[in-house]
Amino acid sequence: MNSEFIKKMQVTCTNCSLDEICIPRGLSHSEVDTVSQVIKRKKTLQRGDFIYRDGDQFKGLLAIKSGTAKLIADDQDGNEHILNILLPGELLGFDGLFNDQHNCSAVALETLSYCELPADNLEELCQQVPSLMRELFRHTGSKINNDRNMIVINNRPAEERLAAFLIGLSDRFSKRGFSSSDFTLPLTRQEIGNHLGLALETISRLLKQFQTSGLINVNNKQIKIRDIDSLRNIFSQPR
Amino acid sequence: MNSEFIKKMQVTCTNCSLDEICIPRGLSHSEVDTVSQVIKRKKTLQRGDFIYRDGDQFKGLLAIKSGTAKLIADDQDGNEHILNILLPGELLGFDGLFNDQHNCSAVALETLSYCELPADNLEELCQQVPSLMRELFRHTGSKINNDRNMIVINNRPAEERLAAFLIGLSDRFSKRGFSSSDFTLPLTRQEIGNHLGLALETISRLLKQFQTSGLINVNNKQIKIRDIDSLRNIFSQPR
DNA sequence: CGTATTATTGACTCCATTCAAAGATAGTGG
DNA sequence: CCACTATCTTTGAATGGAGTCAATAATACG
Repeated sequence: MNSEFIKKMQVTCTNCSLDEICIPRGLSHSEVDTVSQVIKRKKTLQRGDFIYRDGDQFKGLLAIKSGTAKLIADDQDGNEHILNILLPGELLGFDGLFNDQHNCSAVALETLSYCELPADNLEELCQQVPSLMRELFRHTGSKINNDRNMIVINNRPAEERLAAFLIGLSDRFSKRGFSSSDFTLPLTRQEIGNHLGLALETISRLLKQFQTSGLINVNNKQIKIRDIDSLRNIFSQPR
Repeated sequence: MNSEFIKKMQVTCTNCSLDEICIPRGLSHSEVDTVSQVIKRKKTLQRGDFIYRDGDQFKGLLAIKSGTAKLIADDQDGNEHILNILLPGELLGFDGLFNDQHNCSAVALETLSYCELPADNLEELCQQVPSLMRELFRHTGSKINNDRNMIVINNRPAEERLAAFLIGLSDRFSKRGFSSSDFTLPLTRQEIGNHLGLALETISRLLKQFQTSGLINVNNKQIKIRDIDSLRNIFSQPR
């Protein structure tokens, strides 16, 4: 994206509605301005479009403005594994930090717009805006903690995994100002199963079971959480 | 590389035998000197000692000089899950980057010595030594990639998990200058099982099976890899 | 040397997968 | 707008991989 496009859009970090949850959180007004000048607004993508592909050169860290995405790792035999899903306001691209080459792929799950904090400016920018460095470390730390939480969750029984997944979505939607009780699953049963290491039939059966127990209402991809405390209890009970 | 510096009495990053694999990799001589001045050499710990505990204040990033350690997450019901093991020359502590508070515990698996890059100097130090920032981002990126690899591996059959674990150890030992074919498992069967999400009996049975197939020799914790290619093939075969 | 921890091995059980088939939903073009 | 098709979801029945239980053996340790 070129600079005239940026001027045309008139969207900057300063007036972006995500400014509280994206990178600039924790930065002063003038610091946000500085960062905003190098942030690139990228074009909108459609469902199924790749944001980046495994092996692509790392060009920068990305922030989702609207829409959702999935991170997928391609394993040896060509199957793909959904590592994570990304909601509006969340950051991605950290898998490129190690060797300037992406280590997994990112795919839009629906119409999606995003911003980029270019990698080539990163060092100088952090020199100019020291607290940006701190924020970036915070975000990398957060990603590490999330991934490790996923490792722990993935070794628990199917029921707990799905409950944790739903609770996680609820919390994250809530943090972004969406309803914590009513939301649309951005993934198919197949994809949820893939993400949680379960068969799609298991997801279907468990959603039904959760509904029967009065924990949630399910209508295809539409979820209504009816008893969030009991749902939370599912994975905080001793086995 | 730095052989002319190995005359100093004190152990510094400049003459540390780990200088190729620890933080200073990628820094110039003078930069390593600068970093070396703030690095703290910590006292030696014994098996079972905590390096840090879940919830502890984050004091800095740590590099293991000798010995091995495990990272453990305490889940809701008091069970612990071994997230990773750390070999000499490897870094830990990144789980404290998010909110200046450790998100898991680190425990010595044997007599262990380590260094600390203090957190309170980090911002200024990165201002003075810009390439340190790049190196730190590289390391955080590496941790993220490793954890995600773990997520993918953990959803595969038991045989593949254990093969991947052994190959991973072999590669990492090799990178540190140890034998890639002969090494001692730093974990009990119980701990390996915990780490891989398998029962300890399954580990025992699979090690036996690998030995019977001529892939490895097992003598309690002593492992000899006899056919590393076939071992690698176990998890690069289509299912 | 005796005790505690760790490892092996077998038999049985169970959670989740796989296979299979029918039903629902969304998207497309005539 | 409806019919047609592809995709997604539900549900049941059978299978199997890994867990659990249990008992013995080996190793480490004070």
